[in-house]
Amino acid sequence: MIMNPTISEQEAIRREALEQLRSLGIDPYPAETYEVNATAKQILDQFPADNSLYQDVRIAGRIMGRRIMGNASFAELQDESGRIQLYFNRDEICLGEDKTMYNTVFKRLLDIGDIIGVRGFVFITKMGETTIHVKEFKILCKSLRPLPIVKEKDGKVYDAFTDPEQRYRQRHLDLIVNPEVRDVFRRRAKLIQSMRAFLLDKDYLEVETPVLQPIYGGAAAKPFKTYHNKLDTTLYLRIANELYLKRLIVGGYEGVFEFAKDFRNEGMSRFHNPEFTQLELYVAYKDYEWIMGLVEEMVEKIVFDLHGTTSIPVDGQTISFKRPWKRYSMYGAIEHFTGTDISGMDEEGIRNFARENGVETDDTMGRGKLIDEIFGEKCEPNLIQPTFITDYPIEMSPLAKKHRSKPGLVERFETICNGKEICNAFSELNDPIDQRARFEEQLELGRRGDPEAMVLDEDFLRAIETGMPPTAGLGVGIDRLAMILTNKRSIQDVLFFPQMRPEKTSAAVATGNVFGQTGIPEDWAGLLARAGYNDLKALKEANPNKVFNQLCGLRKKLKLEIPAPGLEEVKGWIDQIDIK
RNA sequence: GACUUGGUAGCUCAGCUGGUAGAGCACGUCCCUUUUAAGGAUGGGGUCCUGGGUUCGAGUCCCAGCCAGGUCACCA
Repeated sequence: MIMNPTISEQEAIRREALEQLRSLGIDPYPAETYEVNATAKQILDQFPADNSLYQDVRIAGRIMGRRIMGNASFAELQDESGRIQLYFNRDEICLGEDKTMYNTVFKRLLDIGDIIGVRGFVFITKMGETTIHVKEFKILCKSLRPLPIVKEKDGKVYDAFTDPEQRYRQRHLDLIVNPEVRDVFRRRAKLIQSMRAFLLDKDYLEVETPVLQPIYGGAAAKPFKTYHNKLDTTLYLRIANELYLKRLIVGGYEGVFEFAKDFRNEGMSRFHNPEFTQLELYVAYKDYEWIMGLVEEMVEKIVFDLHGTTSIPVDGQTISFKRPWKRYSMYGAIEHFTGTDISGMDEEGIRNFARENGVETDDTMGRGKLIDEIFGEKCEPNLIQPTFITDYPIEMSPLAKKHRSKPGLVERFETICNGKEICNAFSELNDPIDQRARFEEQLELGRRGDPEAMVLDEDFLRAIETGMPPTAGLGVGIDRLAMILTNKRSIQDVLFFPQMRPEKTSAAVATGNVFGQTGIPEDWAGLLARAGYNDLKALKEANPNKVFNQLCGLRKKLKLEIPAPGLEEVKGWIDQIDIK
């Protein structure tokens, strides 16, 4: 019998079990601490070597599988460290005549997905598997929803839970049944820890700066817009934190960094999530040459910390992070991959070159943007091994210092790896007059229609006018780096909760009581929700003939005993609905 | 945004030229004291993504939409 039309039979059975547990005096959600003295992994690692260990072990976790055979049973318990087998014997779980704890509680009221604590001793079965012989168990949490069942034998996985939509929307399930996913995020965490340790070791200060910014800046991107009621002003979610960190350098700190969530209101793809994490680092009295050395050293160390080697497999290729990395100037890279030196061409010349090479252009693009398009199209995808691209055109780098010797260029580099940008750095522009002029050029680009041109930040200029020491700045795309270091092809696989379109709200939100005051019989009120009418308004606007047909259809489908309503009766219900 | 593939039971998936919705696992019941992706027997479980259309009849064909994946575009 279906008690509630919106839950499945299996869920109904679990709710029934919940009530039965309570009626046996067992709290399915106990409050007190459950003391544990081992993990699955510790036992599996140490027990065969030393049989005296773990003779009074307490462990807790989720039941992932059960094999019940009469008076003896096996179950699989999963804790954070892994899985271990449990052995239950009826007469040891239940010492006296009352066999309820085994026959009823364990065999009938427990399910895959429930969380229990067990106490017992470790032994090895005839089949040779290290197992906990359970003397007592305690229910710590009853699970009301069935879990995807994934089975595995000799490395072969059966019924794998692989649908990306379900994995991302219900990440908890993904983490429970796909242990390698838990490892990916451990490695991501280790990457950040390793990077932080490296930077702290150099005595740089880890700081926090505003996410809500009155003027967005520090990058070329479209922002998310929000609104502060009390201030009656528009605020933007940051697209970068660069301009704030530089103010801290002005203030006298000589090395500051932040692991920053940034937000960009742009398209989504396997390389782009609307919110993403960047490390930004600023060090006074240094230049971009120096930062290149730091990036090589830092990334090489991180890769080694995670993998114990500097060469790792990525997308079917091997990438080596061993220093030194290859370096090209931007013009050099374009010449290398297209055979043409475009460094001397003017805007029109470059535009023509781009067209001839099949690179899309439009009239809002200035010289710098054109060069960047050519690079992105012709060079970037070919750069698999970590490579520094240096000396960018001035037009596309309004926050970078003019090159010390090459006119028209700035002291900037990006690190490209596996065909994607992972770092961006420059000798920071600290000439306030030049900085103001660059912002004004950006305003001009904006007037030409570039939606990503930067806006002029008067507060930032005021700080720079106070005087910022020569400074090197660096941004590292943490998600992109995590993809490479975990060998994942999409950013969604290195973010716990990637952005998804909202799921359509289902009829599940409605229950019979929505229609409780309307005189509609309770039996039918529940079915109205199932027919897709979630509120009185929806029902009021519906065609009574259609509602009538739907109810009769459901009655037949669900084999309900109640008599079918008449058409006039259904019309009556709808007529008397009064929407205020 | 364009193209393309998909959406069927809790999960993984079949379902032919349109004709009573299927399998394995999971779940229920019964039997079974050491099993290991799978013990035996048996039973229940469906808004075939949504809404229209064609048809005597639509999971299947047509149209529109929603959600997801892939490729491309966008993303300095």
